[in-house]
Amino acid sequence: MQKNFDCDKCFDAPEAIFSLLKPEQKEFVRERHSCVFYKKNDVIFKEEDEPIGLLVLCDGKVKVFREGVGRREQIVRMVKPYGLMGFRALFAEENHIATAVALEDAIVCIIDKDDLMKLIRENSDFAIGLMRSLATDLGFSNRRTVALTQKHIRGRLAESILFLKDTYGLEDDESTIKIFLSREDIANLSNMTTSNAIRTLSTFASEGVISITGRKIKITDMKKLERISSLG
Amino acid sequence: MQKNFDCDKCFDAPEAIFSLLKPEQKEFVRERHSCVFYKKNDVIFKEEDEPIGLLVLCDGKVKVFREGVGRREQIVRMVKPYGLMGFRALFAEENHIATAVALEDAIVCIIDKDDLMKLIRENSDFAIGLMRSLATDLGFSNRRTVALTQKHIRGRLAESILFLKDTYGLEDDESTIKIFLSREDIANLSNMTTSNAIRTLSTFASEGVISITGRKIKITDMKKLERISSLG
DNA sequence: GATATTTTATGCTGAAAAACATAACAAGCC
DNA sequence: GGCTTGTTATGTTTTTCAGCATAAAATATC
Repeated sequence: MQKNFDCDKCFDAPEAIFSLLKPEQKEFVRERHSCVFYKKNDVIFKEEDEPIGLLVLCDGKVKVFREGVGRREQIVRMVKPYGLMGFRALFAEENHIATAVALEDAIVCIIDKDDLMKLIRENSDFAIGLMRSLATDLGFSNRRTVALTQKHIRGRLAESILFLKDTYGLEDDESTIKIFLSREDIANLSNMTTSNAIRTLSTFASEGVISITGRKIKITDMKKLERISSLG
Repeated sequence: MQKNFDCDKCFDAPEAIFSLLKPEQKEFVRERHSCVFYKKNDVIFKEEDEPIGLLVLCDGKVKVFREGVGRREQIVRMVKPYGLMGFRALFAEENHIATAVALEDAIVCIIDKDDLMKLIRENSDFAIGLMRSLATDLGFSNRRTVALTQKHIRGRLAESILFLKDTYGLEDDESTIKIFLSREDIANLSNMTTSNAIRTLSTFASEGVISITGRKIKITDMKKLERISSLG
């Protein structure tokens, strides 16, 4: 865990939450923030930890999961660059209820709790931006609850593949998903056992819906994949 | 749907969100709000509706559910007096993704979208209060996702019973849950079929964990119920 | 580059829960 | 009261999926 990496992108990118800050607030954040580098597989925060502030993912990919029955993990969120982490617990005034792990090397920009509250109090647009983020996540979580409980294995897996595509996008070939997950992570995202993730992925491949090369997933029949997902 | 009922409680109760408003803001809300009465089984808002503002439940009980595969409904939230509804979609800038139905006669206090935004911009404590509500709901939803997907039927039903107890409380006898749901609603809350809800409830009764009289559920062995819930 | 470890692949078995069927019972309505 | 409609109850069948076992392949470690 090294300090003071470059996270200029987080201040400049229009999708980033800091774009809502006033110039003098940006300066304040530049001075006060810290920037932390995490290696692949590093834990960023874990269940029961006390929230320290707002974390902005500058670079990399992160999974956020919760451990359930028999320590089995269920991924509740996937974070992409400029995504926010760790502040839900802060506002709910409780400790973290999930664990965040870097899926590849990541740079995270951290704003301390008190500084964050100061920014919110000074700038209602910034506050509304954070509310928007919470509201979007809540919508996602509610949709997910229903999909994971009601859809059958094939539907759940198809939905997860589409979700990964929507979140991380596609390579230049316009079909390869820009994230490489282990079969176990795919299973933990889709609420199934690893065996079933492997089995169902190869069924999809044999049906010509996707093609697999190692951890690389290529969507070869989007229409069919969407049909499988929506039919459940 | 009649207008102008009494919803003074929403302004006076310390648990209500309006307690965070400044005196002149309270006056503003008193003037501008509308108060609507819903009969049992009335739809308050439904999936795909455009959000109109912030809804505060002054009196009654409400279920919020989402329709999934084959129109099967999954209850994502239960609202009790002073609970908030309908503003998640507003902040996420999308239409409602769930339907709210009154489980018994209800009084709802409505603040228009623009008025709400004005209050938020003027008062950061109020904004933070709303953030807290979103953050708490998101935590609940994430916990729920994992519980509903990983626990077995008995665990899910036990958890739902405990959840209903925590949300609506107990009668004076300190064991009867203060809400009466149909078996179908209990099933939709616990992610199971109505048959299984009925079957498992009577198993619990025969095991002495609960006792049932019609729709009235009495918890007779709290420890055991908690054990069933946590073991999954 | 040889060995250990993890990940992926696939078959088989049994448990869990959904689906279906039927009936008793209660409630609202003419 | 008698009728319809909705809810609750319980038994039977079928489907889905988890659990387990084993092996091959890929990756990491020394």
